Amino acid sequence: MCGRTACTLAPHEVSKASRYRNRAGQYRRPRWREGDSDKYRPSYNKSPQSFSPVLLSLRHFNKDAPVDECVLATMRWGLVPAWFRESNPNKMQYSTSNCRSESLLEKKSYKDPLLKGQRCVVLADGFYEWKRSEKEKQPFFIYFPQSKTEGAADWHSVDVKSPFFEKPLPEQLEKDKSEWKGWRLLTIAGLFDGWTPPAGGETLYTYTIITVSASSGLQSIHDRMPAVLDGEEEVRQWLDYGEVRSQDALKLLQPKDILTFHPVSSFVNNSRNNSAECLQPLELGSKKVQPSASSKVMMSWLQSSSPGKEKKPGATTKRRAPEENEKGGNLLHKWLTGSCQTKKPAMSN
DNA sequence: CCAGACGTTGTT
DNA sequence: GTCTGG
DNA sequence: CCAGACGTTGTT
DNA sequence: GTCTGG
Repeated sequence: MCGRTACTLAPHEVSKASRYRNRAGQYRRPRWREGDSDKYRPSYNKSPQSFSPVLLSLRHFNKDAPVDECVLATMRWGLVPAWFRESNPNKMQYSTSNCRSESLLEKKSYKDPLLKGQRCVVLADGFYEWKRSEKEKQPFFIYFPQSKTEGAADWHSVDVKSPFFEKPLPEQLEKDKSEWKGWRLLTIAGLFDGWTPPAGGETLYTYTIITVSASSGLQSIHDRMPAVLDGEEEVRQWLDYGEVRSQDALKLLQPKDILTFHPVSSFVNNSRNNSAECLQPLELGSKKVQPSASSKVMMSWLQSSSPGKEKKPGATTKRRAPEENEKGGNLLHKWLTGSCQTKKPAMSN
């Protein structure tokens, strides 16, 4: 299953990390839907009902836009169907944070969004999964294997006229020409819907994460996993509802053995906890769990960058939860490069 | 026809 | 046990 | 997903 | 809104 994620990049970094290709194969950097970059708050611990970045066809918001151009929006986790009649969306009593790929067409809440092409890609650093045993629940952080080298980029910035989309700043345009060298975001297949309160008001956009059987590599942790889209072409096909019909899009939802993982502290269990400790590889000195290959890779990220001089501790001692503070800065990357404290500061005051 | 559901997981 | 909130 | 509540009255 | 069950 998939009931917790991490998404720590700043909004502008999410944009850079979400480069996609259109039908012609041109690289594009998606812009944020107006106002949405402020609704998203980076967090090491995102639970259902929180807001996360999703990529979707620009056409959903702009009828004049090409269907193969994309935009970033901030949506709430847990699909609220358009027909929901209560005045408060929180009264939705059904569990719609996940949606089984096998029964998608049989479910009233999901069939309509699917047939309307309301497919989106949920973005995250990775997700958490709890392995249950008789005595305990051991959480793991699961993500794309990370590499440091990529090919050169061929940039064409999106230029679709719409009141929804602001023009990028000149300095930003310049930066956008460089390729994203940071964390490779996990691309998860989702469906979304828009819900408007019966009394009227702003439309609330919500999404569900589609699940499939766990791949062989993840079976030891859990029997279900989110449907992961592997690479630009799969992302394009999932989002291009003009070219790829629902039936064909469903074929993309397969277990794929392409993820890596490591155990993390049960610190992540409480969704109020929000710091790098949530995804830090757990030190398991016991014979019980050996450091996995992926854990070692992450550790090597940690060590490959020299710790350098420590900043004055006093400057960061009262660091607040990332979700509440900075909008800028690649939090995950900062942690990986050691500019954040690897251990969470004492919770108390 | 109308009434009522509309969802997943894990556990037993 | 089950539901709500995070 | 997990954690934590699960309730009312009257009084300050 | 749409589908299922009665």
